[in-house]
Amino acid sequence: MTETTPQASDRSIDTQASGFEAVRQAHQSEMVEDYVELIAELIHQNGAARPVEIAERLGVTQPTVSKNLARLKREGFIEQIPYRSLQLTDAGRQLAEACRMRHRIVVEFLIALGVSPEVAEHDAEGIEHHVSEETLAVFKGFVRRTDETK
Amino acid sequence: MTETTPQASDRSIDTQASGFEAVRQAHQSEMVEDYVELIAELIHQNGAARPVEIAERLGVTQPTVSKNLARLKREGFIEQIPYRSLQLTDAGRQLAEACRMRHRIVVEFLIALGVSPEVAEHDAEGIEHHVSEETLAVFKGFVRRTDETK
DNA sequence: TCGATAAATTAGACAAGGCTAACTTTAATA
DNA sequence: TATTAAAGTTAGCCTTGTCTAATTTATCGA
Ligand SMILES: [Mn+2]
Ligand SMILES: [Mn+2]
Ligand SMILES: [Mn+2]
Ligand SMILES: [Mn+2]
Repeated sequence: MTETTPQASDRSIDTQASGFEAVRQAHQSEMVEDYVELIAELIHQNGAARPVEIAERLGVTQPTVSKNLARLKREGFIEQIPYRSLQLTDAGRQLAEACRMRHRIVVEFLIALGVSPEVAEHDAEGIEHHVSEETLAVFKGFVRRTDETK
Repeated sequence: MTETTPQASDRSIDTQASGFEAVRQAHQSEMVEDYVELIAELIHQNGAARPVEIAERLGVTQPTVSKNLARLKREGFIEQIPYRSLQLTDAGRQLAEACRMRHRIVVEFLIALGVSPEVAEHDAEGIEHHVSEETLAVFKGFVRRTDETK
């Protein structure tokens, strides 16, 4: 009779823990996601993505970008020839596209909801990494419905 | 004429950087916020908040909690007498209450929107830290309107 | 009241993502 | 084409949050 009494709240402890676990997971992919998304954006806007510009857009220093790009390279998302534009691999392009869509949906959702465009863009940068497939689908539906009604 | 040509996108570079900056900021307060919120919840539910239970709820080890509690103590959010329940200071209680409210609003908002309760709780754990005052107000308004219509 | 058990802490390692300072390399231009 | 400015890298430091292993300490039930 020394066992911990399993009660109604037993399951919810694991559920709660898994929520926190998911947040930690999300934070581990966040840097990679933001970088590939930004690289794709720069290539689209400028025809080239250079580390110095990534640093500027993110508000970090060049060495930070240098170090982080090493991870992207190591994980197979980019190819880099020094002093040439960064290139996304197929995997990189694929991830970037998924991130771009998710980002766009979150921003459009917030705007449809009534948040100002600047703040929507601001908040989306963090929120996007914590939105499950289910929630994203709900966001998407809301945007679609709002667009129709308009 | 060596100056960088200031164009329309000049402002938006800073804006974009400030978004990423805000995300980094949010992540710096996140641990403290989750801990005080959880401590308040445990005190409310159990009458006591013990480190071992915090570890369980967060899905981390006891030494991790021990180390993080040192920060909460250092920053004046808790008082701790070993082997007694953790106590929140006034500042701690205040922060915990703000976090609890924000958390509740985010969860209720997602549910009102059509997300399942489990997923709403899951996603809220990360989203809550990236919601500005403006967005939170919009969420709150949406929940209120939904409740009325019901 | 004492001794077993659970709780908590300490020590030490590691990975990630920031930074500054110093150096190398490329590219633009005079 | 030779200089120089800009871009990029390297080295090394810091902080945060995680872990394991080992140790200390308090509590509680026999
Ligand atoms: Mn982001
Ligand atoms: Mn993004
Ligand atoms: Mn949280
Ligand atoms: Mn986050």
